Amino acid sequence: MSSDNANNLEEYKNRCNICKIRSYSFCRCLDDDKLQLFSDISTEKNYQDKQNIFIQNDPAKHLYNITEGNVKIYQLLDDGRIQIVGFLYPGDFFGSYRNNQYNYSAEAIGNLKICVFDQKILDKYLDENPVLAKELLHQTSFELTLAQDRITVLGKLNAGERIATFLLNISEQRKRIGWQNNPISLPMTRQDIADYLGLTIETVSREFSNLKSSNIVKFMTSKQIYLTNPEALQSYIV
Amino acid sequence: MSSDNANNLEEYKNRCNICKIRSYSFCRCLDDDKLQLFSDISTEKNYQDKQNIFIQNDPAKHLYNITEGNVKIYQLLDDGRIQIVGFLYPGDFFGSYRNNQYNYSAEAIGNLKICVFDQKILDKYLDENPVLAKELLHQTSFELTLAQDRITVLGKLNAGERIATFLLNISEQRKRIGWQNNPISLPMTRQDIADYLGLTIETVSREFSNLKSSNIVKFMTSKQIYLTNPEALQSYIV
DNA sequence: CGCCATTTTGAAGGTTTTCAATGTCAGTGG
DNA sequence: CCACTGACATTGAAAACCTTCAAAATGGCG
Repeated sequence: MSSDNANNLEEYKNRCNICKIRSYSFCRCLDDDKLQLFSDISTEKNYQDKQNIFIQNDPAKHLYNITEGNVKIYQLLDDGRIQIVGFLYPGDFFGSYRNNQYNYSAEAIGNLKICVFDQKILDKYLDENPVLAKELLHQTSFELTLAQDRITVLGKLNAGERIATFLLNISEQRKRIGWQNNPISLPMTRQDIADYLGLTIETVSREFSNLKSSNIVKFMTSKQIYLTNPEALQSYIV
Repeated sequence: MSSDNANNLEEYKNRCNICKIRSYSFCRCLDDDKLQLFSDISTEKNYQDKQNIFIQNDPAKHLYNITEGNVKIYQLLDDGRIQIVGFLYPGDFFGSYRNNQYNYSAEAIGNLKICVFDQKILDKYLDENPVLAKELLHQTSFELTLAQDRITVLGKLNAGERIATFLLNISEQRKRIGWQNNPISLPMTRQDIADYLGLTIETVSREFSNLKSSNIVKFMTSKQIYLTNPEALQSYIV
């Protein structure tokens, strides 16, 4: 083995300790000695834009944690309609399943780096580390509250309100993981935003145009957007 | 203390052992000796129709488990719009919160019996019983997949499809807890169904009328409904 | 039986979708 | 260097679906 390979291996084994998103991720509850063991039960994997991580109804063998990049999780209907269930960011945990089948498909948006856990091994690990089980429970509970909020967004808000909520949520999310929250970047396409908000791409585009002409947002590029008047966005949501 | 009171107390202390919904509830993972201790950290409470259990944004001090009856959990917007996040059934666990505040309001539908847990005490109990923490994690994960499905319903399905999904889901839910799944009862009002599905009461009523005239469902009473042709319902959802 | 709440039905109106065309931008090749 | 291409985004007009407003019907309960 070359010294270069040895260095890489060393670095790989140490990756949890130097992980940038650890403090926003469920593994934050582990102290340093447990962390070493923990890194042994996961593997790091890279994906490229539009690559699938898994498909809805696949047997659910793994669980995932994002270390770099973004993921969209979505459900497909038989006739081709698509609903994006969520956009995921660094620190987010995904792979939820029902009856041992994934409940959605997952796809990389741009370059992606994730930690992969074997479901059975992680499950065994949880038995020995109730702290981690509790942390995962809290994280999942948190996800559940976000999903519930989205139910209200899709059930009751009109197009303008949905867009306003969407922009503010992204801003909040970035603040939560310590990134600048204005301007914000929209890594997903307009179609993705539409499929996320239960709207068509045309409606999304029109609403963005409205916000632009009301000087509430300003587009640096079509994916880089400055919230000129966040208060006005807030007031959209009643 | 009268012997009657003593008997009641005895019965009360033993209630987990004779609980009818234990096998569908998160406490199913405890064996008999642990169950005794477990019943000590919960209290049983009764509610009547339309009584609030808690209100959204209240400090989240308790967690709840339904033993008898139904609950609706809902979010209110400032302008009075309401979205029902979920209808809950015996065995369901609720009280999810974010930043120590309940994420929704909870209200009894009809007579209700629930187990109440102090959040801190339960949390301590989880440390000592990782099995229970894992069971709660699984239950919460399961809830999350249901919420995700609902996101797709509200984001992509039209009125007829939403109603069909709703009826089939109730039927499934009843099967899951071992009840007859046809005919099914709808304990909630039409308005509740509308607020659950992101529709108006008029649209719900019209869709029910359509199903009725297509001989797909038959109303014994307005809240007791027989699925004459479940396959036709299924085909609505594509 | 009659009252009141709930549900159903009808007609008009509005928001979002659909269909179609135009505009923008990054990458490619002449 | 710039025209060309194709993907993505924006804009316009017509249509569809659901809502809103209004009225009638049903049904539980005193």
